[in-house]
Amino acid sequence: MNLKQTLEQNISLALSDLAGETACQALVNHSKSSQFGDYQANGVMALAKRLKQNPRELAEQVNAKLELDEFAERVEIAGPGFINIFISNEFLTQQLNALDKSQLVDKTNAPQTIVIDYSSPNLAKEMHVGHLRGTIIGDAISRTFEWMGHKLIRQNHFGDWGTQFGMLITHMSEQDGATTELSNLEVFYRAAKQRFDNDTEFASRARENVVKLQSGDKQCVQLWKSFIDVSIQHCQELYQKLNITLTENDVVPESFYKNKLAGVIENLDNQGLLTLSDGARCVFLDDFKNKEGEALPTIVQKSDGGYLYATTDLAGIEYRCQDLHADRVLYVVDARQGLHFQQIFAVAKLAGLTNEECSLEHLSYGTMMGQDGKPFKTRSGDTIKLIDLIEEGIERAYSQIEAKNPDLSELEKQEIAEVVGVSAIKYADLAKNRNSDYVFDWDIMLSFEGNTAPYMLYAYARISSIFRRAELDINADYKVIVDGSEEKELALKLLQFTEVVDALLVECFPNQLCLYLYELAGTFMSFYEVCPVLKSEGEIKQSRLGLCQFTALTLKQGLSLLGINTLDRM
RNA sequence: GCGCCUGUAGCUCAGCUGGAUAGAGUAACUGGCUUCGAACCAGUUGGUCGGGAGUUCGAAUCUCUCCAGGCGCGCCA
Repeated sequence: MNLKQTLEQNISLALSDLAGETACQALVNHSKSSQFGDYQANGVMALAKRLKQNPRELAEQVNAKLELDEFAERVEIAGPGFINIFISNEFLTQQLNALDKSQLVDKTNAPQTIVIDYSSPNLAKEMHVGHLRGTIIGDAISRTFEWMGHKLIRQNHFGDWGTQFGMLITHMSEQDGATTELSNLEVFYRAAKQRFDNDTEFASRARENVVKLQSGDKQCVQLWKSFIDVSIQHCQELYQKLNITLTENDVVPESFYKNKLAGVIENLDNQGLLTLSDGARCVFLDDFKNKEGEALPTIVQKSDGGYLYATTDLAGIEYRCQDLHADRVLYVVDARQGLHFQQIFAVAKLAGLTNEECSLEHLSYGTMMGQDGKPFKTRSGDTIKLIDLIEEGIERAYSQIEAKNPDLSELEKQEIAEVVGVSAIKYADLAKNRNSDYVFDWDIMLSFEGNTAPYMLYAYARISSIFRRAELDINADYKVIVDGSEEKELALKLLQFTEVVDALLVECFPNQLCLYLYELAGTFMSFYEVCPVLKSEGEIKQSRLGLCQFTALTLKQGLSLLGINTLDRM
């Protein structure tokens, strides 16, 4: 249990005691200003109102009951009835010295099985900036669950099964030496699409090939597989460049569910949930309305007998809940698919495809906009390739390093540029609340000033430099003695890491972790200005080294949860 | 038409279940490197939180309404 939760529990108990009620909430939070302490409890005012008591007096009574000596230097009642808690240096000292340097947080003692669906690129299409957000947000969330001790199952829902693949197979089989063209997937896809749109005979051959593919025709399947291999390889190269944890083993494509789809329909049919509407088989739910205000169907089988996205997703829910025994299934998908997920979650629950405890969650993220504030149009050829973005980031980082630190070797400069460039791109995205739409802007995404990953990498490099210069081991034990305002602030911040990580697993907003790390780095920078480390002596020096060490470890671990590597020098 | 999201400093964004004088970065200005890395630190300037009404001891946060923008709404994924 983290400090905030401990205080919440303690004060809530005291409130309940006084009120004779069971569920009183202390509402403990970080204080906005240091004059109001480190934590404040806001729950007294609401309780006083219910009990029709003077809030100030009630707060005094609560305070008299509280036993916070272990944590607090003092507790003050302020304003209409705030309880302000000033954490003691002794407590911070004791906690930091007791902290396990390899863990830094309290891991879960109730591990859950979490299935997370993210990235989801498409077969035979090059990844573009539109894929960036889901991929890096999903990856940060995955790393965090995993590190906290949950059983995390990544599923990359590769789009590999649909009518467009008939067109690709046909185009490929009719081209001499077409395999070489696979190296440029985008060109190949567009060429096939053009023929499909303009050549009716080609289009009908393509449709025939879809049927052949889906019925397992050997030649078609073989051609299709070659697409998959090339596409996956392309994605893996990008994942590696972006430091994304997804591997080929995490690919669970749409085609994985192809033999389960008929069973899903049969199941729904047996339960009497299907209605035939204009030849299509649908589930009608009263909660959803269409343009005319009538019930909106979730179409699960087309009038020609074909299956849809919704069908695959229903099969996916059943598989993840029943076979993988997920406690939570997280879908990191664009916000525009919100209604789709509401529908299939509702159908899945109605049809009993999910077990009672399984929570289905759409972790949506905002749409990417153009510079003009309007949606970034995906007209053919108009999207920015992910690989181009990454390379531009690395180039910009390189010229920064060249300017700031020209003495480094060429190899070092290149390695540093890759970390700085990639981390700047990832951080720019992760640091925003994922719900908001965001404007695609080279300068913002590749900025190295202020609230950016390089700022934190710089803080880390400075600390490394201290230990390197003094020839001290950054992993040794240094006894911390918290004393003085800068040191206290840093110590408290360090202990709050676990609070932030705990919160991240509830609602899955990585920007909360970004904000914390940014504040930690900032707090360290202030400490660094006023508290010389190597020039101090004795136990003060040991203590400051300890604070530096914990800051470095926390930054490294926190950034690693975001999928960002640290550098010893930059 | 219905539903979802967004509107906070010139710009880019935080602001957690309602809490104390609304916070950062950036830009502008000022000061700080013979002193552990200046990709830094300290400070100044900058906001009727889209408008209005309501609930409340207390509202950027909750409710209603209006305005502006974005997205979604039957056989694509």
